[in-house]
Amino acid sequence: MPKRNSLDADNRGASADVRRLQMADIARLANVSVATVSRSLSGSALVKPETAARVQDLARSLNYSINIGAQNLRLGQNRTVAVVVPFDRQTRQHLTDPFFQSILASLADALTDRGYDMLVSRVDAEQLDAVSHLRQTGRAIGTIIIGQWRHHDQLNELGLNRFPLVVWGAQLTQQLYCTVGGNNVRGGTLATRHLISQGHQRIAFFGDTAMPEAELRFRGYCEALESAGVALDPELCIATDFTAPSARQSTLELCQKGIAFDAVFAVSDLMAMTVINTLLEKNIRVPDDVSVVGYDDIEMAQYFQPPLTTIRQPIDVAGRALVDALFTVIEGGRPQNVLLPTLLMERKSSRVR
Amino acid sequence: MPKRNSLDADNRGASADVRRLQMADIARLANVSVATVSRSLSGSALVKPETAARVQDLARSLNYSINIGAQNLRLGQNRTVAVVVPFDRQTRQHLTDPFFQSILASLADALTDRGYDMLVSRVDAEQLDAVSHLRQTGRAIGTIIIGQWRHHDQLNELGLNRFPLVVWGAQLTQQLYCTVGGNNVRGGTLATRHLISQGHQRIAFFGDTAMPEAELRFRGYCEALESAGVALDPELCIATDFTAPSARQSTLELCQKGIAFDAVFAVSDLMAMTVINTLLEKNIRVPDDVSVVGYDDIEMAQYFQPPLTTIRQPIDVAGRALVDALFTVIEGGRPQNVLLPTLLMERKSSRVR
DNA sequence: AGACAATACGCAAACGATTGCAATACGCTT
DNA sequence: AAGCGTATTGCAATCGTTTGCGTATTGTCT
Repeated sequence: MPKRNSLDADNRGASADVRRLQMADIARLANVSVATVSRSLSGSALVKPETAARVQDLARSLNYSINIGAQNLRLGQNRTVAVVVPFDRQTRQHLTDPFFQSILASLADALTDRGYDMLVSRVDAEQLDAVSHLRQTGRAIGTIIIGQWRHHDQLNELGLNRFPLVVWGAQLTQQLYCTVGGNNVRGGTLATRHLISQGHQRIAFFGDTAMPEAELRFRGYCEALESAGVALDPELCIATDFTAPSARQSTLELCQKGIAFDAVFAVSDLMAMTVINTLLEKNIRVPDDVSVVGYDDIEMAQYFQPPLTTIRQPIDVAGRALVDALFTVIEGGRPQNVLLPTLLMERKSSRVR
Repeated sequence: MPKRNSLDADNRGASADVRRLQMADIARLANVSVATVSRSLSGSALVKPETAARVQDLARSLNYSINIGAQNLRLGQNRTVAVVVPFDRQTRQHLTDPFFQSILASLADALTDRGYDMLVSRVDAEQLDAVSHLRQTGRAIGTIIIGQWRHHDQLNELGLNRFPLVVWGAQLTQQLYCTVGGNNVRGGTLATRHLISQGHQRIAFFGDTAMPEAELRFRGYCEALESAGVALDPELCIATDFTAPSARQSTLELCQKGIAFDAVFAVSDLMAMTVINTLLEKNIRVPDDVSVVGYDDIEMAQYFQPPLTTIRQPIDVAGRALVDALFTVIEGGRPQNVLLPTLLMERKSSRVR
């Protein structure tokens, strides 16, 4: 038996940091048992009010707080939620997109309000199933993943194993996990229809359709074109990942090839802004020469020059919705997907042709 | 004695989620004791290699992972670091500033690399000392706070109590805690000197000097003015908090009062961008009519129109530096403040008068 | 073959809390 | 004063690990 108790107290007393208080200390000082301390602090009716008050005062004055780890172990509970922002090794996109960063902030607020802690974890986007570790080790009670990336399949597998999980992303068919997200098809339609209504005919689409969200937005784009009787030109559909350098590169290529276009619909605001700036380098002005519509409505969008016409995803609501959904799942409820309102913010980066 | 063991196993087996595996299960299946399982999994030399291999295989095939909480309790260890982003009730600035968000991302990377978890916590900026809870409850081994806000005093008190803490912020005198940050005085000087060298004489300063970092930048601003023999005009020193609406408001007021100015130095990029856009509303163009210099060099700065001249704080390095410093403190080392390189990024929002 | 060292393994006590049940103290009735 | 019910309190088991020490088991040497 490791006889550390007294020894260690002395050792640590001599060393730098003070030994942390525990219930036994409070109990000794208050002349009661540990059980009574525990009950007093948890407000049990089993302990005489005066005793409880005495213990509480003592604990407060000694600045004591219970050891969450021990409490969790005993109670088998856990008030931590893991939030995973996958990072893409290929594009090296980690937390760089402002939209992700904002969602993170929104989640922090929502979880704090519920009295839960938020554990932020980085996971390789190619191995999303690695998140199961977070719960298996008892670190978190559930997980929120930002984005589906290329691995709908892995997520489905997690869902199949009743792993408590909610994903920010697109609503797909054959989906065994719960998603919260905007209506991406509708977003794509809104953006495209808006551009068409302004008289644009050659609308370029910028986005990586390997990502579910971008793909649905693309579908909305196609539908809008079709219902307006505008032909879909594959040359105007540019595969570009979510990073700024990539958007810049694609814009330059588009210009270079001499393909005519009078508008751009980009699947993120970061991309849209980059497109606008890159066009400007080529002396193509927005919205005078080309209209541009973005996606997300990040905070910067309204401050950008020109203020960005974009599809708004309600970030502030998103955090709360994700958290609500997660707790429903945890409590054994059926994963009910959430589609957040998606609407067009008409600003200055698009105008009538 | 609560006789839960067998009962619970049955109950949970019947209910939705599967009972989590634990060492006892592995032990039973491998026909060894729990002790041997523990030793096998931790790679102890005390167990026969073949036995260890058998246990490891079994654990792997059953997808078992140890319960971190229990392990931490027994070992008295902890691999979680708390990161606190204070929110200001007055200005409602929470995670809204892109700079903070980026630092968070940088920290996530640095901590992940070290094999530590990151717990993100919101704390009222008026009660920074509330962070002591995070360690007292054993939730985290140490804390990183983003920004000093108005409470140098509270932080000092924490430092005094040897609370493991590192703060992103300004280096102050009489400081009992460790800070990592840019050289704010130098940053202020660089920005101002740059503007002066371009022939500007009436340089407005935008920032809330109640915040230590902004105050030091202001000091740099004053020094630069003085050494260039330019008079300091109090009317050009605008007290503005870090939010965009506030910057906008201040800009409008400045214009309205009819105070002449030919340049602006704002203590954050978000503010600088807002100033630029607000000026544009008033038909004042940047850099043609007024030059503007920001601070931080957030990612967006280079994509902004015009690309922002700003003082760069190396965010990517910041995370690593903060984490390194924290571990030094935790290991009992002396808090050694870190001053990160601070340099001028000359872009297009400023030009020769 | 017996003595002894080295090698594997298991027992049981921690880590710091919670809680069912037993034990004690107290107040009341008869 | 004895008996009984109720309000407080304490004992000890428990959550899932780790680990000091005791105990087989095996191998080596004389």
